Amino acid sequence: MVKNAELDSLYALRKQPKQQRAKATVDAVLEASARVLVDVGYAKASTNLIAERAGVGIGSLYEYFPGKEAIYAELRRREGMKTYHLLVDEPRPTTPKTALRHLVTTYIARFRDDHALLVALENEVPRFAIADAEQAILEEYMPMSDEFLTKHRSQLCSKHDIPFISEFLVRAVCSTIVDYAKYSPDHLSKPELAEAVIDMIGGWLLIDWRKS
Amino acid sequence: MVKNAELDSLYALRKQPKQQRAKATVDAVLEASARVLVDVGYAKASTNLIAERAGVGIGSLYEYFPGKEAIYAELRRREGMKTYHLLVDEPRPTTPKTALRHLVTTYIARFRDDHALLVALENEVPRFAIADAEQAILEEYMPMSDEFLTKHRSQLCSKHDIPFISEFLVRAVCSTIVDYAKYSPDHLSKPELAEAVIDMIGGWLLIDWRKS
DNA sequence: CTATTATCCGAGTAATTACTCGGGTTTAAT
DNA sequence: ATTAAACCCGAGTAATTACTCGGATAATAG
Repeated sequence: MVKNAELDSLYALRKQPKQQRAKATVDAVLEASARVLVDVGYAKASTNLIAERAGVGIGSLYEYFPGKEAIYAELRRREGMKTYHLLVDEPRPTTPKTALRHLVTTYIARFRDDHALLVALENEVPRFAIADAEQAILEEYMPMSDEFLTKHRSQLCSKHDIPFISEFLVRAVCSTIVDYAKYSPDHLSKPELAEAVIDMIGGWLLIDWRKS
Repeated sequence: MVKNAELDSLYALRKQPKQQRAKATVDAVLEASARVLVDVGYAKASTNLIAERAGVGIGSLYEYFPGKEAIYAELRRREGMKTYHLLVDEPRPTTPKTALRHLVTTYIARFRDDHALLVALENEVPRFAIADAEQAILEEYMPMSDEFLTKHRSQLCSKHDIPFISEFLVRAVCSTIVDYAKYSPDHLSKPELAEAVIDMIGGWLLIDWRKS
C-alpha cells in the first residue's frame, strides 16, 4: 500500500530465483530480450515474443518479471555492471595519466565490442524514472574517482573542487564516446578519437600535460 | 512499391496541410503530444489520448500522421530546428572564442529553458532508425562549422583535420550538456558548468587559450 | 519417504490500442 | 453559383498484448 513499493514493483524482480534452473530461466529471458531488442526493436519486443525466443513459457517469465519494462531495466543494469567491472577490476592504474587513458580506451572498447546491443539500449529503450541503473552505477564509481583525484590533487590544474571535477570528467568522457557510438560508430575503431578525448581532458585537468 | 517509401511513410507526414485550419490541427496535435509526453510518458501516449488532449478528432490526426512514431519524429524535428536556429541566427559570432562561448551558453540555455520536454524526449522517445532529425540538423550545421574553422585555422592548435575537429567539438559539447541535463540538471544553472566546457574545448582547440 | 517449497507452463481472458471509412462541413476555384 | 478539393470527425472493427490461474513437475527439507 506504500506508493513507492508499487512503483518499485514495476521495475524490480518479483522474486529472486533460488534454484539453478530458475537462474537459468531468468538468464535465458534476459539474453533473449537482448537479441529481440537488436533485431525487432523495443516497440515490437513483446513479453510473449521474448519468452518464445528464450525457450521459456510465458508463465515462467511472469514468475520473475512484472513486465517488459522490468526486463529491460534489469538488462540495462547488467550491461552497466559489465562496464563498471571493466573499469574497476584489476589492474588498477596508479597515475592520473594512466587512469584517464584506461577510462577512455576501456569505454571505447566496450562500445565497440558490444555495439549493436548497447546502441539499441541507448536509442530505443526508455529510461524509466525510477531506478535508472547507469545512474546508480555512476554513484558507486564516483567516490572512488574522488578519492583517487584527492590523492593526486597536486597534479591537477583545474580550479574547481574535486567532486565537480570528478563528475565533469566522467560525464564528458562517457557521453562523448556514447555519442560517437550512436552516430559515428566508425570512429570507435580509429585511434584519433581516443587521442582527442584524452588530450581534451588531459589539457583541462593535468598540470604537466604539455611537458611530456 | 519501393521499399524505402514504405519505411519513410512510417515517420513522414501523410500529407502537407494546405489551409490555415489544417496547419492549426497539426500544430495542436504536436503541442498536445509534447504535453502528453511530459505528463504520462511515451509508453502511455496513445494516439487517441493525444487527439483528445489536442481537441481534435482521432480521424483528423490520422489525416496527417501515420502513427505515434511519426508524431514524435516530427516533434523531435521541430525541437531540433529550434535549437538550430538559436545557434545560427543573428548575431553570428566572429572569433573562435566567441563562437565557442556562444555554442556552449546557447545549448545550456536551451536545455535549461525547455528542460522537461527535452529531457523526456531524450529519455523516453526512441530514435527511429530512419530520418533521425538531430542527425540531419547536425549535418546541416557541420559545413558551416567547417567553413568557420577553416577561416580561422591559424588560431587552432589541434593536429587533426578540420572535419574531425568540427565533429568532435560539437559532439563533445552537446553530448556533455545533454548528459548534465538528464542526470544533473541543477548544474545547468551554475556558471561553472559552462566555464568548464569552454575551458576544456578551448584548451584543446585554441592556440592562445592561455594568453588571455 | 513425505511434506513442503520452488518452478514451470500455456490456454484463455481482459484490456488496450491502432486505424479505417463514410459522411458531413468548410474553403477555394472557376 | 457551382464544383471540386481540402478538411474534420468518431463510432466501430481488428489486432495486439499483457497478464492470470490452476494444475503439473521437480527439488529440497525433515
